[in-house]
Formats: sequence, structure tokens, C-alpha cells
Amino acid sequence: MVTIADVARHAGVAPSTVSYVLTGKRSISPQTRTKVRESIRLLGYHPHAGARALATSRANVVALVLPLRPGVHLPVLMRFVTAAVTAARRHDMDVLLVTADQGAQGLRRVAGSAQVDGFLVMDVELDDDRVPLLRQVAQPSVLIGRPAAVKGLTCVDLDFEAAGARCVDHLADLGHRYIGFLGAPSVVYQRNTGYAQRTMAGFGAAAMRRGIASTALPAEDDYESVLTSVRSLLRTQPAMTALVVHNEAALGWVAGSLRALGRKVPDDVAVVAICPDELAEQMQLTSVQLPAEELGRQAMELLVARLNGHPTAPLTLLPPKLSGRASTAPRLRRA
Amino acid sequence: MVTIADVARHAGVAPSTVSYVLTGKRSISPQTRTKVRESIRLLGYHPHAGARALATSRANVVALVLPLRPGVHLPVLMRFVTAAVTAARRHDMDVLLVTADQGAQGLRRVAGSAQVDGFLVMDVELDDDRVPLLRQVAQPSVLIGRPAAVKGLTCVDLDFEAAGARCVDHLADLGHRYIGFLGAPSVVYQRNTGYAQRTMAGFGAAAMRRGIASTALPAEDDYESVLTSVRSLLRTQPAMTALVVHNEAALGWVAGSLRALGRKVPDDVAVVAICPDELAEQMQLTSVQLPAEELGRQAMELLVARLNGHPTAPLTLLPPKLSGRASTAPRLRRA
DNA sequence: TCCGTGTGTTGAAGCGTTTCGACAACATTA
DNA sequence: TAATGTTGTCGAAACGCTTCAACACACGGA
Repeated sequence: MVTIADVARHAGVAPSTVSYVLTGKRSISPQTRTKVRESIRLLGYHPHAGARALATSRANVVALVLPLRPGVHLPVLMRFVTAAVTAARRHDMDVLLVTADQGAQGLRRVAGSAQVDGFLVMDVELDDDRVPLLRQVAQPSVLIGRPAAVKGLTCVDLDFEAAGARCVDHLADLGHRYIGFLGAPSVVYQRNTGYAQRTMAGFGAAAMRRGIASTALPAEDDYESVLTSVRSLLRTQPAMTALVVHNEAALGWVAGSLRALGRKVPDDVAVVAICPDELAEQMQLTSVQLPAEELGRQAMELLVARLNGHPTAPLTLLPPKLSGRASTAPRLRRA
Repeated sequence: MVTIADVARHAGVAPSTVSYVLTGKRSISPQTRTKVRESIRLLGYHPHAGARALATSRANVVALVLPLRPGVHLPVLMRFVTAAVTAARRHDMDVLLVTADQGAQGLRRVAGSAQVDGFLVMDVELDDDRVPLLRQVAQPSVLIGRPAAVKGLTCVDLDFEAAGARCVDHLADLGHRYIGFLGAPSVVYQRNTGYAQRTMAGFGAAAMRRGIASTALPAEDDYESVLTSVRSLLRTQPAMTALVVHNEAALGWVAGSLRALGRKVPDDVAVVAICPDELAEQMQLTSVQLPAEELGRQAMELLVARLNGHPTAPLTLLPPKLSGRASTAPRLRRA
């Protein structure tokens, strides 16, 4: 292994000088700088990460804590991950993978051994058992998702309330006056999953604000129950001309159910989904997407900010983006 | 931070003694051992990873090099990853994530700075530009996939030839005598992707061995061309009673095409797929799966073996496993 | 001429481990 | 009893880097 001493000898300077050239923490004359740089290049020198970590007590590594539990949408997760990794690299940080199955143990170990400078925790739930742990360890952390109490934390999430509202606004602007909401399976609401409720709340509030009649129902993820839910929405509100769907699994059955009930999309009933973009793209649905890249990037930036001692807000909510597609159209006043 | 010196002081021994308790590299009296252990527990001591890496020139970290290029099947990739991470943890190793977009640069940096002890490279192609790099760096590596020349490397892969053969054998055992093969899009064969050819070769050889008439065709991934390919297979070989499909994207259209041509699965034509297990499960297809967990685990075990100086074979091929499902049935001799 | 003020460079002291050689203390053999 | 192992422990020297205090030097101002 080629060390800083080798470089120093080769360039005819002191090791400390080489260090200062590398870190730029002191002014170095242009001559020495280029001389040292040349020696570094020639010898193929790379600073030893461990030694550096020891000396600076900074590992330049952040832990990425992934859930990998069943039910996470992998393509979206991967987009988080790549965005986070890319952002990390921009700040000369590397990423250590910590899977959730390593559990509390893993977090503590990684934190205690100073292997990482901070934690990026993905897919945080309303009542996440990792949160108390993260409060204990020395390293700062940023969470993607929104636990019940964000005080003292740094969290990033999509503004689901705004997302629900955005759907209503879009439909209202198109002239719709009676809108239905097809939600997640009821078990999700029972589990207090946070984002589901918040979307609903945002939807409901926006409807009230715009003077729009709204009806909401949960939906399970098989054709039969989607059909039942849609039928009962239409029965409750026969004038319904638009549907907001917040349920990835049900999405595939919605168009079919509507067709089975004699309604065409978008002419009779417009549909807006809240779902990963690729799903919406595939089915040609107007949708509010989960901005995975943006979330991953933001989270990492916030983490880096905290590592550099900058204060950060406990909760950063990203504004929803709506992409118009074939499933919505202006409401034409029929003769 | 609590250091080994703190522990030593607390336990009334020398730092080196604590170290020996931790590593077990010298015999320590039971009394001191428990005393030291107790102090460690009490003070919540964790060895500093950087310091350890510096002293031992072993980071206890392996790099996981992911492609993340479009077209990789993410659920399968994730199963690789979790299996690899789990295996790594069993050997007290952590996993650093290196995405391919960091490219050669990233590999060199991570290797040069001694951040990792080895590389686990996923989704290696026949002519992979990472391979020459890996030969240069000091750390050993294990590849999942099979590049053109494996000499001096350590590679793990599914035995695709055997997989092709396994399908034939299964069908032959059921009494089928005329079997078709629906392959990947022709562009894949042109690209020399290795595994596609090897599957074909295995299929063809097994058919010859069993005295079975076989016809093979590539298939694109839209309904029209799948239909065309299936029709032309049936025209070439009207007595065909079974189909081996090695094309994830086409899979969805196969049953429909057969139905459109008046053939029922499995009564008229049996189907065996070579694809990720969940796809097969979902469509109830008899299939040979990609043993992702097994590959990830094996790869990590091999890497650990190499790190410990054990020699490893340049190529480890995992035997294919066939799961019988509803799409195959014994060939009944019709009246 | 002397003094302060920058600027560029250096030597040495850490950072927290591991590990080697040394050395007591005790047990075993001659 | 002396010589020889064996076992358990210790002190100190690495490992490769950063960083602080110190210093040499040149510069302009009194």
C-alpha cells in the first residue's frame, strides 16, 4: 500500500504538506501543490479510509436503513436508493447498507463502532420501533416517512394531504362536482398508517373548500370487492363523475369495474390515481406520483446538512405533482 | 466515545488484554475474561471500526456492486441483495453499496482507500467492462453471472444449460415428444448475452439426447409477435404438445396466444417457463426459477472463503430447480 | 534597524486498535 | 534444585492519517 509518507518522500515535502494539499485546509504554494498532485497521480495514492476515519472521527459513510419487508414497492424503493446514493457521492460520502432484519442490533453496532456518520432511514411508519433507537445513538439521522412525533427528528415525506387536495382541485377545475374516493384496504386505516389517513383528510377538506360533494370508501385488492365498492359509491352518489383512487393494488380493477357498471373512462367517470408514476404511465391514468428521486435526494441533502452542523426543520413536506393523462377530461355539460 | 483504554482501566487490566478477550487470539483466564466482558457491557463499549481497520488492514466490509440498469428484474435483485447481506452478517461483515453509475471510478476509489476487503458484483454480463478493473484491484471479488473468460475469477451462476435440459426432461418424462422453445427477443441473442444461448443449447442438446423433435424461435415482447411466433411454431410442428418459454416479457401473452389458436393449457399444450418464481406462481406455470437467495448466499460465502485465503473454483454453477404447477400435465394418449 | 504580520512548511503528537516480544508466576520434568 | 515449559498478562510499537504549535522567511511600515 502506498501511504502519505511515500507521496511526501517522492515530492520532497513533509507528510503534513501532502495532507494539506489533499484537504485544502491550509494555503499551499502553487508549485508544491502541483508537485504533490503529480506524485499522488504517479504513485496512485489513495488515503486509507480507516486511518482517515480514525484521525478525523468522520467515516464519510452514511447508513441506508432499508425495510425490505413484504409489500414495499420495489421499483420505488430502488429509485429512493439510487437517488440517495447519487446525492451521497456528490458529497464524497459512501453508503452502507443496513437491512431491517438486522434490527436494533444492527443499528447499534454500526453506530457504536463509528462506522457511519449518520443514518438515512427509509419507509418509516407512524409508530416505528427504529425511532426511539435513532434518538439514542450519537449520529444524526434523517427519516423518509412520517412517524407520529417528529420533534427532535428530521423527516422528509410527500405532502399527502396536499396530494389528496391536489386531486380534488384538478377535478374541480375540470368541472366535476361529485367526486368519489377509493381508498386503501380498511385494514390499512385501522393500522394507523398515517399517509392513508392524511390523503383522505386532504381530499375531504379540499372537497369541502370547493363545495364539492364527496364520498369515500376503502377497497380491498381483488376484483370483486373493488366492483362492490365502486358500485356502492355510484349508488350513494349517482351523479358522481370522478374518482380518486389511492390504492395501488385496486388500480388494476377500477377501469374494469366502471366498465362493468356501464361507465366509460374518462367520458362518464374521470379517474385520478395516487400511485407510483410507472403504474400510472402504464395504465394511462392521470396521477399524483410519489417523487421517489426527489425524496431520496432531499433526505440525503438534509443529512449532509446535519452532519455539517446546520440545523434542519423537523419535517419537510414535498409538494405533490400531478401528471395529466388520458383518464381525466373536462366535464362536458350534457344536453 | 468509550475506548479500549477506558474498558481496561475499568477492569483493572491492560488494553492489550481487553483486545485479546475480544479477539480470542490468546488464552485469557476465565476470571479476567468475565471481568473484562462485564466492563465492556457496563460501559457500552464498541471497538472503533476505523481504528480496527487501520491496525488489521481489514475493514470487515464488502462492496456490493449493483447494476441498476433498466431491465433488471428488481424483485429478483432484491432477493440477491438480502441473501448476500444476511450471509455477510453471519461472518461479521458489513456491506457497502456501490452502484454501477459510479462506474470504474467508484470501484477504484473504494478499493484504493481500503474501505472494503472484497467485491461482490451482481448481474455480470458476458462482456462486462467491470471485469478488467476487478482483475487490477488488490481485493478479491466474486461475480454473479458469467463473463466470457472466467480464468482467475470466481463466478457463480445458475446452470442455464442444465435449466434448458431440465425443462426437456420434465416434459419428456410426462410423455411429450414434440416440444417448442420460445426464446428471448432476437436482439438478446445478437447481443451475445450468454445465458440465453446457453439455455437454448441445453434445451437443444437434451432434446436430441431424448430423441425429441424440437423447434425454437425467438419472441418479442408484445402480443402480436408472440402470437406470430407461437403460430409459426405450431405450423412447423403440428404435433407439438409442449412449449418451453424463456422470456419473461412474453410470458403474459403465451397462454392467450395458445388459446387464440385453439389450444388449451395444459391439455393441448403444456408450458414450462424459465423465469422468476413469483411470476410463475402468479400465472400458475410450471417453471425453472432463478435461485436468487441461493446465488446471493453462495456468492458471499465464496467471497468470505477467498478473504480467508481459501482457493475457490473459477465457476460455480447451481443446479436448476423445477417446480411443477398447473401448466404441465402428463401427456394422455388420445383415442 | 527593528517590529509586527502574513504565508508556506514542518515535526510531532494524537486518533483507537492489534500484536509482538518480554516477563512474571507457576507447573513439570530431569 | 535447577532447567524447562506453559499460561496469563503487560508495555510499546506499529497502522496511516490529521492537525496543532512552531518556525523560517519575506514584506511593508515605523
